[in-house]
Amino acid sequence: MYRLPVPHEFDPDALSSAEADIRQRLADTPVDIEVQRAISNLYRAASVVSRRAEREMLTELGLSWSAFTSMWVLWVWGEMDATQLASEVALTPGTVTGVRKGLERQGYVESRRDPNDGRRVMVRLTDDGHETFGEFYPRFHAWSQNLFADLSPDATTQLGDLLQLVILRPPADEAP
Amino acid sequence: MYRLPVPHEFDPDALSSAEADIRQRLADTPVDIEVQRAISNLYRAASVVSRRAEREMLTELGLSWSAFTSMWVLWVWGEMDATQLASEVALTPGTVTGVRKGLERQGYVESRRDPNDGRRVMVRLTDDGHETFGEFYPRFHAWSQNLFADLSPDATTQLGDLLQLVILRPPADEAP
DNA sequence: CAAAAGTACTTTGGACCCAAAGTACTGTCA
DNA sequence: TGACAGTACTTTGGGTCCAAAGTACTTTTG
Repeated sequence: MYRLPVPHEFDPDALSSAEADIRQRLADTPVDIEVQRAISNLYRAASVVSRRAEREMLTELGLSWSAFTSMWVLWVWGEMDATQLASEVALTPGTVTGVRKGLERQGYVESRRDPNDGRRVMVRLTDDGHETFGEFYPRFHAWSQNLFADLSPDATTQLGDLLQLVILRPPADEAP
Repeated sequence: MYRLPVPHEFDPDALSSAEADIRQRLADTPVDIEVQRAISNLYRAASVVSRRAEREMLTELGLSWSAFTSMWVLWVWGEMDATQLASEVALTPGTVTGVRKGLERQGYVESRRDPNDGRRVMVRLTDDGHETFGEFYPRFHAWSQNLFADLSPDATTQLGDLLQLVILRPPADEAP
């Protein structure tokens, strides 16, 4: 039976030789290697985080990465409407409907219409959801500390800052 | 008819007030805000890049983000086997099979068995794929320059470096 | 106040992608 | 050489997610 060495990860050597190779091949081409390396690494890093989290922690809780981050946001912030939640977890409103229903089926989340505005759906953790997340949280905390163990506190802060500049960059058609 | 203001993006104000809010609520909780902010921003930034690229450029080419990055890798590096390609674009081998077949249907990619090792499938761009990508490339280049316009060259390099530290971090069970 | 425009969410249809199992080929070792 | 382990890819089944269209409610406007 075939099994990947550890589900699917990257080969560090390939990454390094890849970079040397790109730099050499495109040395005199009008290509901004650094920007493209940042984009490439951005996508890979996000894959590492969400897939590794699912494999190593979330599958046994029965949560997808999106369901987990939704609970995380609700745990930290408390009740909010579906649109706010969608913005926080970087999902479309339609996807949030599905994630929310799943979490409601699991008993971790409950929702109600906003009495002052019948269009809005307010979402929050149930007592069970709050308790379950609180018990699980230290494990996630340790896991994320380990993931960032090669970055100093300053470097971690700076990574957050740099990513924020990308997130907040307006689309080209809105840019000045 | 309902339409999102611009398909699905983030609200900058929400992001900023979010941070202030988290910092305040968890000021005296054993939570590494910076690590968690980095993780959160990492996922959001990756979403911004891939979804915005698909909406603003790739849909009209008929390419998904994964198909596009596969062509990009093959354009820069030349022929490689399916496993290497999977590692480069952060996909599982099974997914690469599907992406490759799609690109072959579109005539952008061709593949053949390695004559020296019948298990391996070597993949490369067709002439048409090379030409099409080369014509499209300047637009992608400008697009990515704009996306990183708020980062200095040094900051961009540093972002690439910091992300690489996350990518290369071994899973917890292999860590020393 | 009724029509129209806008907002918030839900549904639908399809693309994408992973994990696991399956197939085919290669290397090892008795 | 012939099992057996290992490698490289493919298939399968199912979950996730988006875009677009649809529904329900609210605000604006004439």
